[in-house]
Amino acid sequence: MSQLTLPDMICFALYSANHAMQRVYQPLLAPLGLTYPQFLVLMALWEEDGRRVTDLGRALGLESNTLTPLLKRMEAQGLVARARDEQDERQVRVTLSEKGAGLKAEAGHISRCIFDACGLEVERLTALRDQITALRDRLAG
Amino acid sequence: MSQLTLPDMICFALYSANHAMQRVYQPLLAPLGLTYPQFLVLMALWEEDGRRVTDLGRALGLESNTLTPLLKRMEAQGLVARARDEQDERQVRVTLSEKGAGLKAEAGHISRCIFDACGLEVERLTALRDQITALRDRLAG
DNA sequence: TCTGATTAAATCGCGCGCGATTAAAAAGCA
DNA sequence: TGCTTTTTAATCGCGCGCGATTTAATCAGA
Repeated sequence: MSQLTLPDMICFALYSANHAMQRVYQPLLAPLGLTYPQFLVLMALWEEDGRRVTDLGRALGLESNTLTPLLKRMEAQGLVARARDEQDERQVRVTLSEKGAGLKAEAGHISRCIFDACGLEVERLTALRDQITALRDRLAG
Repeated sequence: MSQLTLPDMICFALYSANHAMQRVYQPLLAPLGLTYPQFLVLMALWEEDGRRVTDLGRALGLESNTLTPLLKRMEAQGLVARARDEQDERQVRVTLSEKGAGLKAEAGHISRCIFDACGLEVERLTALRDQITALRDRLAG
C-alpha cells in the first residue's frame, strides 16, 4: 500500500477543520475582547455558574496549567471572579461577573453565524457532531 | 429555544476531538523527538521534498510566522535543511535530511496505531474524514 | 493526635498559532 | 533605466496547551 498523504488522514482533517473553525470565530469574538477558549469557558459558566477549576477542566478537557492563567486573564478583564472555596480551601470557584453573564446575549447571534458558515442542515450537522464526539471519546478512552 | 451547551456544539466537538487526537499521537511521536505539527511537516515533505515555505503553508494551512520558527527547530534537530532558492532569493526551499527522510519508515506503524485508536472500520473512518474535510472547506471558503 | 498519602491549583518552560509589522527580492511599468 | 507594487520570509508579542514540578489543604490510618 502506498503511503498516506496529509489529506488522507483523519488527524489532519480534524486539525485543519478545528483551525478553520477558530478562524471563523475570531472576527465574531474579537469585538467582545474574547479568545476562542475564553468563549468556551463562558459557555460552560453560562450553563452552570460557580464551577471549580477542576469542573471546568473536565468540561473542556483541560488541566489547571492551562486554565489558571486563562482564568486570571478573564478575571483581569472583569469577566469572572475567582475565589477559594470556604469549605475546601484547595478549590477555586469561578463565578461570572455581570459583564461575563451579560455576554450570553451575544451568544445566540454568534452561534447562528457559525451554523451558517457550516453550510449544512441541522440534521446533518448534528449527525456529524455526534460522530466526531464519538471518535473523540474512543480516542480519549 | 434554550441555549446551546458545550456538548451540543460542533465547534467544541472539533476542538476536543483534535486535542484527543494529539494526545494519542504524543507518546508515539515523543520517542522520535517530534511534535505533532512537526510530524505533519514531515508528512508533507515525504510526499514531495524541496517545497517552499509557502507550499508547506498551503498544504498545512499555516503562515510563515508559524512555519519559520518550527522549521528552524526542525533544522536544529537535523531533520531538514533550509536554503534560499537560487532563482528567486525570496523563497526558501525545505529539504529532508537523511534523518528526516529515514523517519518515514516509522510512519506506517504510527498510522496503524492511530487507526486502531479510532476504533472504526476503514469505510466509516474515510466517510467521516471526508465530511470533516468538506466542513473545513466550507468554513474556510 | 500526628504522620504520610492524596487532591487541587498554581508555577515554569517550551512549542505552537496568529495578528501585525518589517526586510528584502522580484515584478510591473512609465 | 528608475520607481512603485507585489511577493516571500522573517520577526515580535501574546495567548493557549501541556509535561513536569511545587505548594497547600484535606484525608486516612495508626
